[in-house]
Amino acid sequence: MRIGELAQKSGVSRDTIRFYERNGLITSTVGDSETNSYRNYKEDCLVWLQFFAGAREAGMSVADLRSIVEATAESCDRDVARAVIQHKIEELKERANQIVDVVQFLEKTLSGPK
Amino acid sequence: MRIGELAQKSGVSRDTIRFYERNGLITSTVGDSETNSYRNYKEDCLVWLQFFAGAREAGMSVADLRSIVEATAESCDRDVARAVIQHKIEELKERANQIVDVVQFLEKTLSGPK
DNA sequence: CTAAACCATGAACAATGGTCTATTGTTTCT
DNA sequence: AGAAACAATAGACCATTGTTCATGGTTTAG
Repeated sequence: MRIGELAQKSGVSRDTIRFYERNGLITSTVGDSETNSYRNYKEDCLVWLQFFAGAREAGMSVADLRSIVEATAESCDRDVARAVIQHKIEELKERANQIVDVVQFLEKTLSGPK
Repeated sequence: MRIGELAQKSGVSRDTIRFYERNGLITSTVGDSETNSYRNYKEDCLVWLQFFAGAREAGMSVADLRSIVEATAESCDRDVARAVIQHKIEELKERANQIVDVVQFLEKTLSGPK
């Protein structure tokens, strides 16, 4: 599929998709047309992009995402991938705890000072 | 207390403290010394800074923090403050859910593709 | 056919959140 | 007294995460 369709389906803008691609989060191939150089995106780009959107909101950096993408690449050692992802999961869980703390502080602030 | 002590106690660097101050997250007064213009920070700056550190990690922006600080200011309407903070709490909880989703995706990735 | 919509590429621009440097003055330790 | 540590201020600098722009070509709908 082409970038426009991908953008529309994923809810990620063309520009951001290109940005992600420049940063190695997704890849595309140049189509086989003789007349244009439009790029072609596979289905799994869509899956990734949807994941990226949530992951960015959850606070993961582009670099984090790249490391996950790279880890899950075909070429990569399954155990390495497992370790990388497990590590990210731990980080995220810690972040979730952090949020709980912050919420508690805020709720205390609400009820606290008079 | 002076900025160095505050930095050391809060774990937030001097530069960052000054940055936060420039951005209205904390305030200080110029001490009453005749010879210097060292700034003076009160105890509650320390409390705030500790909160800021956690809140930033949890994904709140400096602007978010400022709105909370402003809302809790003496001058401010209690109900407005309540609303602002309640709103931030909702946002944080949603972020926490987002994290859960991302973790699920990652765990699925771990067990999923062989 | 032709205007509107789409695409590629590269570079510039922007906001956020700091961090570092330069300069100058103050305090404190020995 | 003199060195080391601390402080204030202003401005430069940096990475991250996009967005916008300029340019030029392609496709598609009417």
